[in-house]
Amino acid sequence: MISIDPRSRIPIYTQIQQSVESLILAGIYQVDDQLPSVRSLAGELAINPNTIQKAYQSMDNDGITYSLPGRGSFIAMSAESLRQLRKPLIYHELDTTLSHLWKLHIPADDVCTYVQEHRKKYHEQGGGSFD
Amino acid sequence: MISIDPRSRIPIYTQIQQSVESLILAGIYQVDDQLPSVRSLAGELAINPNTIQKAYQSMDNDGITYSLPGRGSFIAMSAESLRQLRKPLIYHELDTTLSHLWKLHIPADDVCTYVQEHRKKYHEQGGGSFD
Amino acid sequence: MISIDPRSRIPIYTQIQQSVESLILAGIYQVDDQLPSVRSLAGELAINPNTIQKAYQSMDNDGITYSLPGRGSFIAMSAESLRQLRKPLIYHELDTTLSHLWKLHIPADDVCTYVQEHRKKYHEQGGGSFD
Amino acid sequence: MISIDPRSRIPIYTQIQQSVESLILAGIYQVDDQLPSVRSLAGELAINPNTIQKAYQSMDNDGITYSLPGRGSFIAMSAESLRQLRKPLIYHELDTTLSHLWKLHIPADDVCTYVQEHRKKYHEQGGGSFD
DNA sequence: GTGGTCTAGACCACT
DNA sequence: GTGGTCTAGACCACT
Repeated sequence: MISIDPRSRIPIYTQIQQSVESLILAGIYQVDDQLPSVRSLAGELAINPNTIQKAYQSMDNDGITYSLPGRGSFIAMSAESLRQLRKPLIYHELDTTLSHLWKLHIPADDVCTYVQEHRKKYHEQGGGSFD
Repeated sequence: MISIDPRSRIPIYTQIQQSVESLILAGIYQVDDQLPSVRSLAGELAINPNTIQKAYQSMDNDGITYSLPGRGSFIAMSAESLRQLRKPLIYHELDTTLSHLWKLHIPADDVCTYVQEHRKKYHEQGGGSFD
Repeated sequence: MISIDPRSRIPIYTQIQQSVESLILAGIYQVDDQLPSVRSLAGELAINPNTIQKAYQSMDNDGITYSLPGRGSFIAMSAESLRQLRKPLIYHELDTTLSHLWKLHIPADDVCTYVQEHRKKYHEQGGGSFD
Repeated sequence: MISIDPRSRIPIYTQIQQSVESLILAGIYQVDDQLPSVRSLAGELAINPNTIQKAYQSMDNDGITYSLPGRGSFIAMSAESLRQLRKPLIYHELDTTLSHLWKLHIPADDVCTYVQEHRKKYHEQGGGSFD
């Protein structure tokens, strides 16, 4: 279920983390669920085990997963906890984006309309299927 | 007037470009205005002239500036043209940000409210002073 | 009575050894008392028999238990002997911890006060119930 | 000034982090001071650049350092901030150590005496020379 | 020159 | 089998 796009300029280990986070937010991964082993996922995605290792350790650091040597890697955080963890970061991202919009003199009302339409399309395209 | 933050993770040549674009959008730089010379700006910002050179070449490539060998670099684009050039990019950035928000189950109405308040604060804090 | 925490980063065989040692120090296990069989404990804790085997062998090596092939494993050491065996190790641990405290400029008097209060709480919470 | 002990069982990248933290706490490294480059330190300590990279990234993650690609790695945290960051961890370590001591029936007064003497020796041996 | 990513492959302790 | 550490070496963007 974890997938990557080898063409993307986003580092592979980051893509893996994003993929796992999405699966947690979607309710597919639950607390204490076991992740694929470093080696099996490396084989599946056809990338080097070190890259998987780096991704798993990054998530361990963020408290999203925990790894027990000799036993495996597991989900540590619920969807709700992950939401609370990521909220400040995404609002900071929104701040940056809005500043760029204001600089281009785009009216706040236009942005609001765009936001509402974007939400509709996202919902229709199944992005909201786990709501 | 061109300024950079040496601590930022954004490449310095990108910061220079962003700074020049801001000055155009703010109406401070106008078409055919001359930019500081590579050497003088390098001295002023205490960075390598090669970095300035790279920033100016990047803007030349984007059609934002033009350089006349032996004479200097000049603004090529009006604020309005620059706005039209940057609009698609900023909307793409907005798309990415909104997708992140929907993934965290943040309601579109909350986002709209946040957008309106952000716009108010930005206007009050002088961000809108060049409108 | 032997218990482990499957989420802990401490190796399971080490946890088993620590658990047995605690039971000896608490006076629950006495010299020549029989330990649960490898298979029964493996079943009880839902872990691999090899892990139990490794824990028992480690304790045999330390002289804490002895194993009679075909008959089982038994306690070899009294609480008092175990105390004497472990004292140098725990003082070495204390040395390490104190060095860390001094590096952070924490005053020795603060540490002493903390030690006395920790001892009180430990006693009240039943940690000292086997004294 | 950064040094490691290749014989220690502590991972090299952890030793590097501990070494840098010590230098900050000792007042030798100050905010915005530049660390040796990944390659130069790797050459100096005769270890692989990847190991240095891992150490620096770990410190970046903890907010102790910051790295600017193409420019270098720098100290991000003052001695005082680092002290506040590490205090909870060292007190947790102390809790564990004290629990071990109580289990061995070592009196709190003995521990206090030991603490005071340890502090004296540490001070005399120059560990406290930066106080 | 600088840090960042990735591959290939070895070896370790633990299960 | 599992994750964790480390080496050796390549290539990238940025300075």
